[in-house]
Amino acid sequence: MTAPDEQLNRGFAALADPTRRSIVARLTRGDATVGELAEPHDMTVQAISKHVRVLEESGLVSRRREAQRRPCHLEAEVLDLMIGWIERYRRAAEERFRRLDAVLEQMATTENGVAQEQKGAAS
Amino acid sequence: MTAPDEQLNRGFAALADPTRRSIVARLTRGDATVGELAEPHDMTVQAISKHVRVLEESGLVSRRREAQRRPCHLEAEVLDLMIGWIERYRRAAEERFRRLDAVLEQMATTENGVAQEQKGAAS
DNA sequence: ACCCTATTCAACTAGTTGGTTGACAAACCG
DNA sequence: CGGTTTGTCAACCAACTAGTTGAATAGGGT
Repeated sequence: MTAPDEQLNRGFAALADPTRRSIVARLTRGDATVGELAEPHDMTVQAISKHVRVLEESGLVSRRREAQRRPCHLEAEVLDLMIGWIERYRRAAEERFRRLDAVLEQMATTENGVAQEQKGAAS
Repeated sequence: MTAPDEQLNRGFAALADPTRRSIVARLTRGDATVGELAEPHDMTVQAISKHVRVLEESGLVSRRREAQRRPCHLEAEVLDLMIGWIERYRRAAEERFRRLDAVLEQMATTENGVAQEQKGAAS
């Protein structure tokens, strides 16, 4: 079991490449072999094989054996982890704005506002 | 205005680095200068300045001038774009499973199932 | 004017990435 | 057995990354 921080490193890095994003998109329509994944990409099969490996190491795809084929399957788990991370901080930012708006509004009505920052920690 | 595909490239690449994720996390607690962002990281200010630049070029943070300081501000927009992308395909995968489950169930009850794949395109 | 603080620029380094070509391995098909 | 399909391994290359040190710029305080 890889540490979640490392999973985020690999997951985000994996999706930073448009070829790999397109592979993920393709896999939502069903499992596929390396050859099938390579077809629409003007690129050697070896290059696609490497991309698939990156996706596999990130946990975004898994593979089974099937004769000489090795079909790829999309795993939702790491996607969920990534959504979780982003949403946590996006939401926190929105929440902060909500509070800030409230403060500003109060300042406007009371005419003596001094805003303060709070301290904390997060990974 | 950068193309959304390029924004995804930069956005995901930006969040693939744990230092930058921690900077984003810090910024949800309020705007901060490069110096403030550098404090908790055992790393030179110059290195943090570079990370901030990457975040800025991805659109994840914006900056204003304030005397000789250049405070960083977290922007939610690209985060929303990234969530949108991930969720689209994660959801598609789940949907596919739901359909597959239905097919398998029908196969189990009718004892003569032959599953078929559908074709389509996505970026 | 002078210094201090905050930030960036420039040059360098070690390691990683994304692609190539060519050779190899594994499993099926006759 | 020999050939074909499917995929990987190895070596190489150009470009990029994440960090360093050292020098330069920009704005404010006194």
